[in-house]
Amino acid sequence: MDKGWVSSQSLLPPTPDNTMFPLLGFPVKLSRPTMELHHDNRKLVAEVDFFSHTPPPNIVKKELDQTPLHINTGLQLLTANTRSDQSTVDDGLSSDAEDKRAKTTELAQLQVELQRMNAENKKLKEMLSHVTGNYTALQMHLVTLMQQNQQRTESTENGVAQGKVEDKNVGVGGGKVPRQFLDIGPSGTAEVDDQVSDSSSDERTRSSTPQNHNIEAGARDGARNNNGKSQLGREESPDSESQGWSPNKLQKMNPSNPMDQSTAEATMRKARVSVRARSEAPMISDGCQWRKYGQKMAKGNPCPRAYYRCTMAVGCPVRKQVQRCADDRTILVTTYEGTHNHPLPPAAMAMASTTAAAATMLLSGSMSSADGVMNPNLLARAILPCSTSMATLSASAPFPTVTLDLTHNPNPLQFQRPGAPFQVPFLQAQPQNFGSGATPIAQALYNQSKFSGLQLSQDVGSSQLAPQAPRPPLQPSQHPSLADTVSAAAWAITSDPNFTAVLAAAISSIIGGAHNSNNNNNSNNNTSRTTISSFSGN
DNA sequence: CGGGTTTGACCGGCGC
DNA sequence: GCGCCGGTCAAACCCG
Repeated sequence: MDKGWVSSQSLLPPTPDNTMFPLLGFPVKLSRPTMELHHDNRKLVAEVDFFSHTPPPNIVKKELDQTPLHINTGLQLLTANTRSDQSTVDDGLSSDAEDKRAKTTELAQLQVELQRMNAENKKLKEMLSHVTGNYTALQMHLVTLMQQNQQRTESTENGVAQGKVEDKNVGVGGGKVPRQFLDIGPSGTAEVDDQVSDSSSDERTRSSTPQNHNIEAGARDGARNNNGKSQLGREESPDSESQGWSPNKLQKMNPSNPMDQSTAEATMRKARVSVRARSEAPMISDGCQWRKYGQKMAKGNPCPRAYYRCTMAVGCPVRKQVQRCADDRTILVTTYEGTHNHPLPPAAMAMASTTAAAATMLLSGSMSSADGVMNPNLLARAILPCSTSMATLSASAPFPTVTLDLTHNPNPLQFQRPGAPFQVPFLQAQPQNFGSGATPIAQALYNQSKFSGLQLSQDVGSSQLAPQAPRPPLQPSQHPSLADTVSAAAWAITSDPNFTAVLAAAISSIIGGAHNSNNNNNSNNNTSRTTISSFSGN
């Protein structure tokens, strides 16, 4: 049995057919190098299909296209095999040593080839990571610019824009309450609370400078030392804690504060992204680490609402609420808010991208028409062009919320291959590589097909939780991994051509003032202070 | 023992 | 002013 065999399998580590490389964000099929040997009427076939993979984001495909998926080892294995075959005809004893030497040589060559491929693979991963970083940085920068632009507009038109928006809100949602985040003062007020609440509240004193938005400043838990309850803690904590997600704090905007980067952050912080997904688990997995800090019974829902905060980094202001839908308890509603102040793992990037994209779009849509960036309808369509009927806008909530409804059947156009890799739709949907920030999504799409609807709502209390479209009864087979589901949502947003178009439009409309504040467009993507992401999961 | 969870109390906003 | 409600805190508790 050993005679004439070369164990090509020993060349590779024992990996499953589809291995998820965190950095790549999509499953890579690690197949055996193609090597066909015959001996004693037995045949060993191993393929050099090392780079076979499920569809990655477009950008990845582009890179991979330069590297043939099927690598020609140039080992002329067939010839060798022929010899091997011949040896099977002969007694095999005389050529056995030669065969072994030949196979050994081939083995060495294969190993070299594999090393080369590994190097290339590594390089590709690095490139992907770089591109992802650039994407995220660009996205965050865009948000900052948009907010700055909005601030400029408001400072000149003061009140006019708000009036328009209110009218728009009334028209769309019929609510009587204007979108809160537009209530921020004409100067953009969206100053973060550590500067904002001073004038309106004596209970907090600030030690930070207006620019002191240092995300790394002080550990909130450390600052919150003690008995003095929250007041004392906040007093000494100008950091993220004070930037907390409480909408109440955000209402205390100081119009006199200059607009700066924190403006965008604060504004974004007010925008929540809610994800509805079916899950038996108590919490979805979004790539981040969370610590539960509270639980409350919310009105109108027999299921308690759990409050979590991100613990991946000290002082990370990101919070999330998890609550089961009152109407369908199999549906888990996770609402994210805040901006991570730390790098995110690949798995969390998907959610981060989702939040950033959704929040960006939501906020863009909230801008006055004068900005020409987006309107609610465009927003809705951009986020989910094929499900516009499910996109609704409400103005009855204190802060804008984007709801990603992942509980419906897959969109027939984009998710028509529930059981197969989402190669076609994925590649087609990302002509501009805007989805590179959500690389793990490929894996998500590979595994799930639940995404189908997205709701835009500002009514957290009702619209968000109440079903806005018929929901199919729970089917066990339709329970994707929530991480996947969320990733799919991220993909849905970031990969949408309309989103890219909107993004491009926004960039062009703002580019004039894009001189830039924080050049975050380096490869160190997730660390940007303007990062708006907020999802994570676990 | 350290870290996470539970849970009752506290706080501020909002509507009446 | 009062009560309701959402959000947060932090001591007590639990767990590995």
